[in-house]
Amino acid sequence: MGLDDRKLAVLRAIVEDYVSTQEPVGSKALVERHQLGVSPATVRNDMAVLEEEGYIRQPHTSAGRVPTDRGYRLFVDRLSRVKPLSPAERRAIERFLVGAVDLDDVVHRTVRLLAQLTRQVAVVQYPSLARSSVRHLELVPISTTRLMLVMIADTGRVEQRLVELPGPVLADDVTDLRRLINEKLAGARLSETPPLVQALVEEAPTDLRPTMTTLATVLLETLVERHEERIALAGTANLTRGGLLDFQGSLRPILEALEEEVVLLKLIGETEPSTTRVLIGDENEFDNLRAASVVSTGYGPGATILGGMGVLGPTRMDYPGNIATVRAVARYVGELLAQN
Amino acid sequence: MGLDDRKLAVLRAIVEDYVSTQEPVGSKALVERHQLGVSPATVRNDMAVLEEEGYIRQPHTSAGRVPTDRGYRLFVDRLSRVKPLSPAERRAIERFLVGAVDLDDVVHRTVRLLAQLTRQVAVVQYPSLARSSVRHLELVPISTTRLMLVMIADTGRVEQRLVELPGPVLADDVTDLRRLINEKLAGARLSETPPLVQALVEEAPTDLRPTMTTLATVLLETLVERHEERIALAGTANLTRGGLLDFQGSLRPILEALEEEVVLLKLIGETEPSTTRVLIGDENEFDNLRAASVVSTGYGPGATILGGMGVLGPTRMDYPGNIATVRAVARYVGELLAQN
DNA sequence: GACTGGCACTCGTTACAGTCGAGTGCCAGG
DNA sequence: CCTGGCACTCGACTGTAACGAGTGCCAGTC
Repeated sequence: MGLDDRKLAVLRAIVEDYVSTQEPVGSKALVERHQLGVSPATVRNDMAVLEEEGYIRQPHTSAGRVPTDRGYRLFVDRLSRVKPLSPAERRAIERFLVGAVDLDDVVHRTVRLLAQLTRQVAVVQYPSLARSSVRHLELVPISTTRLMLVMIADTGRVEQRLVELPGPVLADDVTDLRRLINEKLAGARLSETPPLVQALVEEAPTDLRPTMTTLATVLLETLVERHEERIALAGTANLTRGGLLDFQGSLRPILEALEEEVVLLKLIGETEPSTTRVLIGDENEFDNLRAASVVSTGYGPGATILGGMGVLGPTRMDYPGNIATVRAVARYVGELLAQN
Repeated sequence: MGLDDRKLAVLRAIVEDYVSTQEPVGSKALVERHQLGVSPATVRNDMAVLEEEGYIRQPHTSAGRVPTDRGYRLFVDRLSRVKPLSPAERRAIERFLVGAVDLDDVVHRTVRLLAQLTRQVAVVQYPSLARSSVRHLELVPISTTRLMLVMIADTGRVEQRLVELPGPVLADDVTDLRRLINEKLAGARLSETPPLVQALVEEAPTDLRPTMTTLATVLLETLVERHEERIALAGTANLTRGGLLDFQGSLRPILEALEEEVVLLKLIGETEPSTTRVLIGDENEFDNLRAASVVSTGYGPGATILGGMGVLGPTRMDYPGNIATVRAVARYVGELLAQN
């Protein structure tokens, strides 16, 4: 396809103007605001080509041009220049995250920070259990036939679960069980626990066998099967910025999608290490989000990825800015986690 | 004020019709749909009085009448008949809540259930720590100078916190600390802990004194001061039902309010035992929510109130239905908690 | 060959006038 | 006290016209 440098410059100018003004941009306004060095007529010819190639389109015959999803894609891939964060923003990130007292706190602060900086909806996944290790498993007697099982992961995440035992157990038994379980599981990656749990049951002393079997079931459920992912969300009010123009007038599908953990996880949770993923409009697999874009990345200490985070907004968003912000926040949170 | 029975019946009819049709209701339509036994002209006279008293108003001169906040208030206080839940709804409640495995699960299921049944935004407060007792405090060594403090409340709520110690401690010391702390605090109501924590420090053996002091600080922070309340939210997509007519076209203020935990707590957290509170429009203390109504109630095992739950929607909502649903769900959750 | 100025054309937006009808307030009579 | 009748109000809708931003195309220029 014959897209010379000037045509690309025109596309870039259109995207930038449209993102900031939210109005279809015409040839005249374009040459006035950017130093393209050519006349409106020439720009019009370029626009005709860009439209033919599917990068921009006209909402109405007598209106200016608007980028298509494909246009944004080209812009993101080849035209946008990295936008370094302002010192003020860097300071905001530090100030906001310093002083977090536990993992919950870190995640909540992060998601609010992202929402505030990007003025979009922010999503942060808790460190995935699948990629964590067991630091400690605690058994707390609640009654003679009930235990509270508390699992502490190396990421600081804590999961708990009430266990109904088949019969009463003594305090000493609980101590034994606790020791056996920790000897076997402490330090193991969660994804590797199933065979270990199996071994626990087999190696348990006969009198503890039934109790251990019950515990094993719950352990497997808690560690592997059940709701292993958690998510924090913030900034939904930002969806209403830009009036009703974005999202073609209805927030409904977006809000519905945001209530589905599964959807959010797919959006931000499957990022490869150290890359930033951008999903634009209908590149998204969910129909509800065909009018939205997502910028996401993974985070974690060093090169390990423990979870994802990102922002969601209208396709008409400031991609370079949001990409830079998401990256910076993710890196900072990674460093923070590495300290623990 | 001279509101005879018929005028009240007219008001009730107006509220019911407006809630279901979402359109201003006129005198003619009213007599057609309700057996009032009088002519439209008479109804018009009644309406004039109701308007004068501030219970209804006309959006435009040539339009029908719409209830005011004051009108809804009168309706809720004196005119609405209790709407018993349908068997289907009762079954839905049971089916939805049965099988919850821990507190998190109960709360999440509850909030989703409420949102689904009322088709409004649902809010559920986690059992308040202030009103809970300590069941057990666990200390888990992370490194020689770091402990994870885990607090398990009798409601099943679990809070954790990382503690940096002033110096290294031995495993035996940790055992001692754990025993001392639990001897003193287990079973105590959280609101009564501060003096007990103080005593812990004073009575600690000299060699454990510095460590205990650090722990005490964190304990007080975790148990009493910090973020002691948690909240779950669901059904925000329901805000978009009824097009843009409710909330005068902008969801913004509502969404903003919903992001503030403090606001939500004020809305649903201050309910007196066993009553259902209804806040209508500007009765609400938050400007952002002057177009919304809230139906809330407390819940807990037996007569104790551990937290609040409720729904939020447009002032034009089905008050009797929502009140009945919120009550039923709260009662059911209370019973569920009593079993633990 | 690439760019430019000019021009006719399209079509959404806005303004204005006119009609329609739902709903009202008021009044005289039962 | 209720009712039927009637004049009135005013928002919603329709049709027409003027406007203007923006376009595509073409002939002319460098």
